[in-house]
Amino acid sequence: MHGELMPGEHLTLRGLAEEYGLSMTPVREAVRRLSTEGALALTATGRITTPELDAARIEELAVLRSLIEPELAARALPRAHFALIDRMNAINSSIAEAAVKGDACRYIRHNLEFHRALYLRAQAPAMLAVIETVWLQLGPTMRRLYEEQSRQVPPRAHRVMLAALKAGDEPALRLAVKTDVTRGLRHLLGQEGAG
Amino acid sequence: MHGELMPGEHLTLRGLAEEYGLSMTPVREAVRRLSTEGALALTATGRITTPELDAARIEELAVLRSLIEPELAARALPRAHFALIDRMNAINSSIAEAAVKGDACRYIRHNLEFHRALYLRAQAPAMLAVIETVWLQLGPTMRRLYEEQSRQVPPRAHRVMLAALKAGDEPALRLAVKTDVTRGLRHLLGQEGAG
DNA sequence: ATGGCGCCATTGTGATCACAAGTGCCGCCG
DNA sequence: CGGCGGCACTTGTGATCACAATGGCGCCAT
Repeated sequence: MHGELMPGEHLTLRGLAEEYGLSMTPVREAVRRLSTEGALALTATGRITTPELDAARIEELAVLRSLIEPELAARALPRAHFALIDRMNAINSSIAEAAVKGDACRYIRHNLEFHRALYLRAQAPAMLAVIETVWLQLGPTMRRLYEEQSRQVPPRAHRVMLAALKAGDEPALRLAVKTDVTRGLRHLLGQEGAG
Repeated sequence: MHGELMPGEHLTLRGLAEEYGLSMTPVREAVRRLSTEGALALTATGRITTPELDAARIEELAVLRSLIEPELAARALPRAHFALIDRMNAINSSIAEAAVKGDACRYIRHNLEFHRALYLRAQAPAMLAVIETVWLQLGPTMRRLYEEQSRQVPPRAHRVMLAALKAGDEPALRLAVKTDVTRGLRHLLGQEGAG
């Protein structure tokens, strides 16, 4: 899952097959699928590795998030009732828990769950599918981002998102989502000024 | 390729294997891959069909295009030199040719080639990959859209795009791309007012 | 000692096979 | 004559096998 593999590792079909107690065939299909989604990469010779993303690629993916996620949030807004906000609050607490424990994997997972909980309400499966593949590609990077920042609290943009949701304020929500999604990228991307 | 299959058709692994002179294994992988990209759909029991898109899904995909493609165009703009514009003009002629011949398949293909030629200049492979999967999913719909409109000329938005490119006018380019991408959707989506 | 060459193990690809689940059809019974 | 049950065929899944290419390792020559 998200954040469990470090970039640059290299895997083998037979190894994965044994690890999961399967034959090569299903493993191959899974690997090919993941590689089309960008979660894995196949070298020209067919070796399987976790892709090493360069800064340009990361910036692109972040821009994709900043383009699509505010739209998803805006579409979810009219359908967001109290139960959803409660649930997002709960997830936010889980994020805080993972943060103080320094559990990168859970932190990342809960973070995405926070966003997904909202976007599920958008009734936009195609957009959700696209953004999930973007998340998948960002997985290793998010882990590194987390480790370099070693946060102790949930992102403050999350609280802003929740406030905008309660207020039914679409522009504020769009902005908060975009802020959250872009958070930390200046740090990770260095000086190159990410669009 | 794009626009060759009508929605609702159903395919078999063995049929495709024979058709392409391959074994089932590579065909299976290709089908699985295409299904994760949304170009094909697997029923719960595993049957392979070309997905029947409802209006909501089409609207989502169109919005994805309208979010991402202007960004790609804007990124390509500073790098668009005369050779590119010439090439796009040539492709536009091919579109016109296919239009008068009523060749839906070539029309669609050249249309996408027109966009791709521009976006390739954006140096944004991740975004390009995402938009290509969106195109793939829209394939069958684009064909139906073409057949219902039976155009005789290339979209006028294409000319506006070329003009904006020559002028180096980013806002105009973004708008032209968005217009082109949204073209015809009101017609296809009926009265529901596509965002 | 080190760099280049060649061999061997590793690894992905494609093919074929056995199996299980599903579908559609045909016949039987009401 | 129509509805229902069972059977055969179709079809996807998973496993195993043969092969080709690649990468790594050791050996030899300089």
